[in-house]
Amino acid sequence: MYRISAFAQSTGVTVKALYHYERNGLLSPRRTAAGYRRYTHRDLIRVQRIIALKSLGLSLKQIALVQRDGTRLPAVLAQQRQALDETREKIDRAVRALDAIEHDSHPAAALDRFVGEWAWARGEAKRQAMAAPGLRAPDRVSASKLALFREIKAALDRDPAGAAARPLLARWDAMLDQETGGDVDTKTAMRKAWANWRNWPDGMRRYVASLYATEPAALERVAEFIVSARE
Amino acid sequence: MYRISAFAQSTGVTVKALYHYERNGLLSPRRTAAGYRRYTHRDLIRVQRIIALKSLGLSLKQIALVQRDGTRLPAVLAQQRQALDETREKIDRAVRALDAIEHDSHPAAALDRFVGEWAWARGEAKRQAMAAPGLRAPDRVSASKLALFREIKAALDRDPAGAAARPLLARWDAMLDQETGGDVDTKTAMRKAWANWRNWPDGMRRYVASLYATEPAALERVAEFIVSARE
DNA sequence: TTGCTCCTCACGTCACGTGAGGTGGC
DNA sequence: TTGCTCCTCACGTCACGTGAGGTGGC
Repeated sequence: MYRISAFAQSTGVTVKALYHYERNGLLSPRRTAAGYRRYTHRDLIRVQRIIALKSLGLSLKQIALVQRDGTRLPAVLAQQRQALDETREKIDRAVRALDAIEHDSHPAAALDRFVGEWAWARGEAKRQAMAAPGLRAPDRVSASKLALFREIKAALDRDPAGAAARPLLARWDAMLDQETGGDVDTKTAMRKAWANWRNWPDGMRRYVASLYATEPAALERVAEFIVSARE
Repeated sequence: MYRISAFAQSTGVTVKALYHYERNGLLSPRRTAAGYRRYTHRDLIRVQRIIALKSLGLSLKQIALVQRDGTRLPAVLAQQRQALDETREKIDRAVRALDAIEHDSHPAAALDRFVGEWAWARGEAKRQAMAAPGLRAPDRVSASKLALFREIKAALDRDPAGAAARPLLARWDAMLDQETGGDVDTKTAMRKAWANWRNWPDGMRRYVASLYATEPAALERVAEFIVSARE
């Protein structure tokens, strides 16, 4: 039984953070008759988990979710894995740009060039996005989805039985979730489309394969794995 | 001369963001007699700079600073470069941890190990930070506990099956009782900690081994014996 | 004149930090 | 009894987003 200051000390978090976690339902220490908080060993375990999950970049809301329902953990972690990949890409781009500017003989001019390039790239992206009233299919899936596809493919190449690829399915599902913005109908439709891949016309197989920058045979192996894993 | 909606459209930022930049002194478009904003080409250049600098991770405050005083640019960029390096390290650590958890045959157990390692690492950092005035963890257990540990270890060396060491367990338990001053919660916690020794982070194994003036391998043999004898 | 655009508050988000003003515990 | 700890508001941070309620422009 710790009082709040001692507990804060031993966990290394601030008293204010403890109040905050409690407000958000992550902790519920006992109270003395006078309303003073008393923390136990169980609270300590909880706080250590909170801190560790925070270090992975989870929000308090996500932490509360997995605390209430442990089965959500894999999906949440898979989703976080993706988010981190995207953040890392952004940071890498920024670091490369900063290096280029810093090492240029005319940093100010280099920055101006970067500003111009960036504006151009944003404009291009916008144009692509609305090339033909929003209804055109993209030429390629998103970079993160492409990367995940390749991971699954590589895992299947190593281990055709699928054991190595199986852990990646959660990320695939999380990707679907994110892509559809949580819209259930859209998600169901996409799943059905994949489940039906064996009936796709050849032209569609080639097209979808091109979206994933691969050949139809590889696409089919991955599709077969994903679909049969769900059956 | 653009009005705000057209300007927002052509720069790709929202109207609300334009208001926000203005409140923070980053933009100051002209106004019509009725108070309507009118944006010029100079504003467009400014906004492109703002967006590009934001993509490097600068805050609006930093952007305002370099806008007012261009000589600050190199220092701000250098500082940002450092901040990004640190952020990237954190992300890399998180990604590695997530991968390890995901690819483990027991993800839940892997997460528990990570939580333990993280708590341990934080504790170590704290200890290092205040390595000074008497607050450090002890370097050695009490002489009587050390002696008992050696007795158990010697008995196990003679008879790895544990028959010779078994009678010493009662003394080990009595020692625990005495150490915790009879506090039940603390005793339970200590027992659990030992029961969980297989999940201890490497750093903790080395540390505890040093408390008993032995090497990790010997500590593990004794711990294994104590725990399995209770199961 | 009718919509539509634009205006300015004001409050919400996220994970806390920073006081303020008051009360219990040793 | 005196400090010290703890309590609960309430507001600030950051970069906007989301309305609300009102007015100008075409």
